Amino acid sequence: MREIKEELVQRLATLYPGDAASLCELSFEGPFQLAVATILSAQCTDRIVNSVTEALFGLFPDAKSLAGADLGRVETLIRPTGFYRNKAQNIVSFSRELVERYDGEVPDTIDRLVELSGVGRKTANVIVTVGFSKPGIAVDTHVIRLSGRLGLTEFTDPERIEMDLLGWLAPLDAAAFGLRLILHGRRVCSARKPKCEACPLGDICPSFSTL
DNA sequence: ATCCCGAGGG
DNA sequence: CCCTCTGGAT
Repeated sequence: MREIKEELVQRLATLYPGDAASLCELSFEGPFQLAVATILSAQCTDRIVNSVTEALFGLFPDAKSLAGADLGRVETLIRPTGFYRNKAQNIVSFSRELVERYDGEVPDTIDRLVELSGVGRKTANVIVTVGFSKPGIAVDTHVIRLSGRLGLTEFTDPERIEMDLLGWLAPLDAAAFGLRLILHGRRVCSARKPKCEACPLGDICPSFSTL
C-alpha cells in the first residue's frame, strides 16, 4: 500500500507540476486577497470567483479599505458567487477583525485564522499553505471525494481525512498534493460522471470503472 | 441537520 | 429538471 501511495504522489506531480502557489487557480495579490478569494470560493467555481474579485480588489485591495466598504455595494459585486449575503458580511467582518486585531495583516496560523469571520479549517489551510508556504493540506469536497475513491482513507469527515493524509505525506508536499487532487477532480475524476476511461491513474485506483 | 443561494453542466 | 461547485455558521 505504501508503494501505491508513493506512486500516486509521483504521478500526480508529473501530471500537475508546480508548487502550491502555482497550482492554486485563484487570482490574488498577497495573503489578504487570497483569504477573501478563498472565502468567496465556497460552493462556487474558481472561474466565477476570479471574475468578481477583479472588480472587488480594484476597489478594495486590502483589509483597511474593505473594512470600510458599504455592505450593499459588496453584495452586488460578489453576487454571482452565490451565498452572497453571508459572504459579503463575512469578508467585511473579516477585514474589520484584521484591522482591529492585527493592524490589517493576515495571521499565518490555523488557530488564529479560524477565529476570524468566514474562515473555517479548509479556508485557513489554503491561506497558510498557499499564502505563507507553510505545511498543511486543505480538505475540500474534491479532496474528500478523491481520497475516498483512491482508497486513501476510510473516513468522510474532513478533519479526519486531513489527519489521515498528513500521517503519511511529507509535510511540505501535502499542500501541493491536495491541490493536485483538486485539479484532477475537476478535470478527470468529477463528482457526477468521472472519466475513468481517460484517467491516467486507472491502473492503481480501487474505484476504477466501478463508478 | 439545516440554511445560505447563484451559475453552469448533463 | 437535478446535481455540483475549492464551506461556514447556527
